[in-house]
Amino acid sequence: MRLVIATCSVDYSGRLTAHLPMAPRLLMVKADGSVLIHADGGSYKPLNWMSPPCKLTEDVDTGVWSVTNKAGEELRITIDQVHSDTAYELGIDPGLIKDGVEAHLQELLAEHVHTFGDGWTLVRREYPTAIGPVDLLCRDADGRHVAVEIKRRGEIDGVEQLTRYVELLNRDPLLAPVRGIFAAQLIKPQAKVLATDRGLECLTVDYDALRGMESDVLRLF
Amino acid sequence: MRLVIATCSVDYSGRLTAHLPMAPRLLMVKADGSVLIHADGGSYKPLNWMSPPCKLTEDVDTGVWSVTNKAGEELRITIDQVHSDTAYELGIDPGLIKDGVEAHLQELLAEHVHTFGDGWTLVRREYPTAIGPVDLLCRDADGRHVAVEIKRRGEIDGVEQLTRYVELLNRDPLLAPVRGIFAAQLIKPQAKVLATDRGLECLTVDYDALRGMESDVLRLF
DNA sequence: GACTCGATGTCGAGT
DNA sequence: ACTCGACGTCGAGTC
Repeated sequence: MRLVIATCSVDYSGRLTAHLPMAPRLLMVKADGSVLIHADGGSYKPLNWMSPPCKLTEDVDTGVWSVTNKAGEELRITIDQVHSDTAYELGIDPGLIKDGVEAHLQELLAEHVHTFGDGWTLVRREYPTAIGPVDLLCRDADGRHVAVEIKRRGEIDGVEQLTRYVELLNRDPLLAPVRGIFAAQLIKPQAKVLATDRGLECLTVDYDALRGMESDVLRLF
Repeated sequence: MRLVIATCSVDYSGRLTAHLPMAPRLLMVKADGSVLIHADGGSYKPLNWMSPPCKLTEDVDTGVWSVTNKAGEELRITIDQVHSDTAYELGIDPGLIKDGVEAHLQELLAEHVHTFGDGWTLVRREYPTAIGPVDLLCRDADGRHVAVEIKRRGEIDGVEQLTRYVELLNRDPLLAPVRGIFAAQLIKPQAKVLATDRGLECLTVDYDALRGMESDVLRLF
């Protein structure tokens, strides 16, 4: 990884046209050839960049860097002054290990389906339908089928999704009548209103408690 | 901006839980307090990060950095070895100037609506409907209303959107019958097929030429 | 402040 | 290679 602190201006032409006026910035050149231009603020997103695979050519005389890719996009960096130019060998990163995502929530709820209520059983995870798989298909104590849609954060689009599933499943005489449960770590007020309006039930899931396999992890609204 | 090359491991807990094993990486601390952890590859997105506003506290004895924000999220960086630690004053960046985005396309087409055809007039930009604003509402030479949906890149979801608008507008006896035009710099084949199937027209817009105010900027399919 | 929508989105999985 | 969907989406504009 090469780190250059330089006063530069930048022009990007590709999917759009963009320009950065002359100012001091950090230029990061990664081992895969990608280039990132960062300012001292903003967010994790660079001011501008070129994603790999791409090629950097440097004109030492004019101080112009040209980064191009196969699609014909170009990032042109005009350097007025170099304040620092260093390079480091970092090696390949072992990579990020994620946890607490929707898949894990689904796994936990599938394992502890009885926590939805006494006498509940799991029919199957990822129950297939014509418009996509339902996260969980269960049966309640009365033997009624229940479609469960699981999200980390419950928003309107998730309710729409569940609505479509329940509607579809209810057309199947072997399944109907089908209840719908919208389960999420956090359910936004709007989503809750819409779900209730659609005759669906909402469930707030306590992820940490569920991991601890407590029986009172779920609060039904 | 402070740049630290260090062998470190990272733990994030917040909206999800994530872990990075011990490895050499770049730690970028920006003036607004945000912290980015970059590897020597991947993309412009850091391996992990904390967005501003946040606070960095550094325990010199244990070599542990803790970055926290108001929402209770924490980024914990355990440093095994520091290879380099430098800081630079970059100042506030003048910021990116974008061009060629959808808003600009809409502006240009609204200005040069006569280029759709002789005798065309603009009713209004962002014509409001119950399901959202139509980009342009025009009238053709025959006085028929035309709904125009503008995208940089024309894909299927844009066609769906236009379909809904045209359907809705056609319910209004004061407007019906309404034509629909799908205008984009690049229209994907699938989108073109779907649009044609729906009775909509497709239009490829030459952005550079339109900026040059040529009269033959549009090619109607 | 909350909500909506676009993005050079990015990223990953499936086909 | 392409499509589809989720994202710690981010960020800008609006209400």
